[in-house]
Amino acid sequence: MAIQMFNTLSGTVEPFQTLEPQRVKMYVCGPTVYNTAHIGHAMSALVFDIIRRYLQYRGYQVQHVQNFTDVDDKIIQRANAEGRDPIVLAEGYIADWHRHVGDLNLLPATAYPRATTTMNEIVSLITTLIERGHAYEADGDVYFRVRTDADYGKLSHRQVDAMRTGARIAPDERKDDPLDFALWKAAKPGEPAWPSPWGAGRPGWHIECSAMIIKELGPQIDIHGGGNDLIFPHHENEIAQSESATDQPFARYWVHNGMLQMRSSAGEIEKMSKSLGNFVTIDDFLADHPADVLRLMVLGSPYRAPLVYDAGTLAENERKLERLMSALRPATGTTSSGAAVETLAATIAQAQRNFEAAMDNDFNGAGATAALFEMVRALNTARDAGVGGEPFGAAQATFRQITEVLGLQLEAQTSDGEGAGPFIELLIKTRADLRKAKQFALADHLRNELAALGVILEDGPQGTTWRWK
RNA sequence: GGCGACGUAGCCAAGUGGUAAGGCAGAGGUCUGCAAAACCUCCAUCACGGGUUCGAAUCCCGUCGUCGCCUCCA
Repeated sequence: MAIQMFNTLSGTVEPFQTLEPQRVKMYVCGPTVYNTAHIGHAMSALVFDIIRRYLQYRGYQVQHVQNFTDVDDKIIQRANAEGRDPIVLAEGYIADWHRHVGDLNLLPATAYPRATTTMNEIVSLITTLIERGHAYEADGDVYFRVRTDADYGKLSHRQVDAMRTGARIAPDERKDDPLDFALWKAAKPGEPAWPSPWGAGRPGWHIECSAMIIKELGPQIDIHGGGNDLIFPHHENEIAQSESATDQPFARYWVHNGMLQMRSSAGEIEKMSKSLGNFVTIDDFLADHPADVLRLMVLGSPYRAPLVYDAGTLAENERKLERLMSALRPATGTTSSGAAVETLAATIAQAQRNFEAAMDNDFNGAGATAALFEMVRALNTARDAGVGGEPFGAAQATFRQITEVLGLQLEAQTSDGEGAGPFIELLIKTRADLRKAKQFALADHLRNELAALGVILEDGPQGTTWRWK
């Protein structure tokens, strides 16, 4: 059974078939690096990281390209405001992004092209479009003539003529038609510029992606991804440019994630965005929560639907993470045969099938995590029944494998308490003596004090264990 | 106004014609000196109104509501 994947282009779920057997060419739109990335950007990156990991789990070799838009109006604006060089400014945010990739446990893309390193290809693509009559030069600008593209609007499902009436596009004298969009912008004084047949300037936003894709992956790719706010005009324009230049279908599957939304104190729900100012940066989030919490949030909601970020979802996913971690606690018994062992193995195997069925169904993360929780219960039940040894280890290994496919790390937090272990053990021993002497008030005090320091004590039949909160 | 997505328990959600997965929260229980964790049990008829069908959360029509895009945006 093939993976079922929703395709924005067709508006339906389709069986996934690659251009080449077992190989996937995937391009995901990255951020415009003029500002610190927020968790909405992280959500998008996480969605495609999960998709990539699952494709790899299913045996595909994935070529994953992600761009950086490192020259555009906003970057120039901000650089001017701060009196800095725009290229240097962008460079800083790109470095930040690479750091986030590590912090969020994202698989690094196989290539990270930038607009500024794709100039030759951009210029030659624009040249081709002019030669083929799809673009025209005007005062050093170059525009794409939308009406030369017969099926323009097919991705966003819009009619060219319907768009015109509703358009609030500021009229630009140099455009032949208000729908036309810029491929190349003539440089204004003080702006970074590159040479071109139409004079010094810089590329429009959409053309860079087309050029990078053709350069890095070829004229046809399997998956083109990004946030659903990019469907129009960005991706629509990419299709128009690319297909007008190559006469080949551009991307087979257009995959778009829903937006992360914020619930305001007034209860209003709005898209998280830089322009609205209602965002939480990735760094701020990670200062207070493990990356797994964000990943679980993303997994818990359909990737195409909006995800509301508020204190409730945060707390809920903190708890989910704790529960997942409970499955990784070591065995306490040594039973390696019998009914409990067989039940464990059977439940784990069934849960793995459930996991695959869920992910095959357009990457249903909620279903996939449900399968994970089936495994959690099976492992904890088996542990309580005294199951240990190889069977328990094998079950945990399967659980671990599946969590890794989802990109979850499930690492116990050691925070800044490295080396504290022996001291904590000593306190536990002291507390055990107090308990033996029925000095419960003192024993509880010790436990509370440790809890305040982030150390959780749990008394079990086998003695007391501890972990970082 | 146009295009698109969506509306399942207090909350997040699975489900694509045969009488509702999972998680959080809540209630009760086992264990414990107590607590925590874990485990067990309980907790919905699917926005509303029509229709198709032996049978619908699932298909069709309508209504209401939410969000996104139509302008830079993951």
